[in-house]
Amino acid sequence: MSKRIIYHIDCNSAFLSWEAVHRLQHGDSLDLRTVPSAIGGSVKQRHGIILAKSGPAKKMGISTGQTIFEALSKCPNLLLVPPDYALYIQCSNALMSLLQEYTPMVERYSVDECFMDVTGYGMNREDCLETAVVIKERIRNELGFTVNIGISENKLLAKMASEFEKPNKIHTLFPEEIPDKMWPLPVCDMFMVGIRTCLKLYKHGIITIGQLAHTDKELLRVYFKSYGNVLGDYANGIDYSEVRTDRQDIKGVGNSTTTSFDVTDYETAKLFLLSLSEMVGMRLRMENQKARVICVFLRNNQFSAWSHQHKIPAPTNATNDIYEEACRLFSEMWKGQPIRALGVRAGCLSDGNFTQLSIVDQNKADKISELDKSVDFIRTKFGNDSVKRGVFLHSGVSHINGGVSDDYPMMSSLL
DNA sequence: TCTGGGGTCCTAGGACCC
DNA sequence: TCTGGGGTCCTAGGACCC
Repeated sequence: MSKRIIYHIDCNSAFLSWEAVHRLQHGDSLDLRTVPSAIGGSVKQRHGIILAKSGPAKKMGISTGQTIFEALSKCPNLLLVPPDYALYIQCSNALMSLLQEYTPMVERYSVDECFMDVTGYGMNREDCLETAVVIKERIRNELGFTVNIGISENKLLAKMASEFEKPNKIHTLFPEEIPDKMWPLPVCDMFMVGIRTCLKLYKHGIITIGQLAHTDKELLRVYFKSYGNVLGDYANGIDYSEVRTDRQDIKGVGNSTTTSFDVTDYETAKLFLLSLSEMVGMRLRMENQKARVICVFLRNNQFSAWSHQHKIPAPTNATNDIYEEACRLFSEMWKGQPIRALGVRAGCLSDGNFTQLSIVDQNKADKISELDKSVDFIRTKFGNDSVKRGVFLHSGVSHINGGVSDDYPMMSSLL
């Protein structure tokens, strides 16, 4: 196989940069990137974590995922801005369009990351560096934000390269550069090594990526089962995954929410389950998918989490079916603890046109399906709030819970 | 004191079937 | 009176990504 050339484009502090650009474009004189600022959810709604931070905020010890409480204790004058996901999708789309001018081989890996395969454009290594500079500068000039670009022969190395010094930098990590540039790094810097794996590796005396790369494969399999193969390969820069341009079939659709107050009664919990089922059902129908597995997730006020799932006899995308199964699963697992978060998820998806019911059930299912479709149509046309179930009136619970518009990009945990 | 929400994949144990 | 073993499905939970 001839050598490939892969770029990984990573937006620097995406949410914050995009918010900053948006504000400047709308006449704001302050550039959020120049002051200690962050994108964060509402503490009152119990969504209080940092989603993105500015450079000056980072210098003051603010990190992504931190609680807002902790962030404010480190930086009391931190300027906090709520997230605007619709804006982020627009920015992500604009980036996508710009990159697609260079090659159709662009994969949106997440809302703020893309891979590009520029193999076959007759570029040598100097050329691909020059092209990356052009792309980076165009993004800065035309879209107003900075990116890091990593360049290598596969996706893994390109992604690792883009993680090097930030922001607004281009790095290469070709295979021959691995010993110098990647092996000295701590093993937790490697893609797919999270906190659990990191601690486990430390326990076995593996501290750097280089040490991991030189650890006996058999031993890694003993420690980590099949995951050991992945770790060994990645540490040695081995990755054969393709840049995917077609959207992969979705495996499941789920929505969850942290409730703004501890839920302690069944009736309120059911309202949340219904509002989540509404969103899951709408999304399934939008994708023309039906699900055979329904899963309910709950987190109590001690932050412990559980889930129960059930395979139902016939695939469905009807809000009511999802809701009823969700309620059944919920009552099966809820022991009365105060609830902090609830989720509903639909899995084991199949084509939405498929049904397998008796004639009598079919007629009933058709009617429910027509009703769901009508509601979807009205909501698409006039907004989600145009049709509400009566049970939500004066309930204090939003009648639809959970987000994600139809084209919100999602990444997989594997390349 | 506080800790989001959207995903994917893997593993282990028990049930069940032949 | 004693009763195997392999394959697959189902479920719960945990790990990882951004």
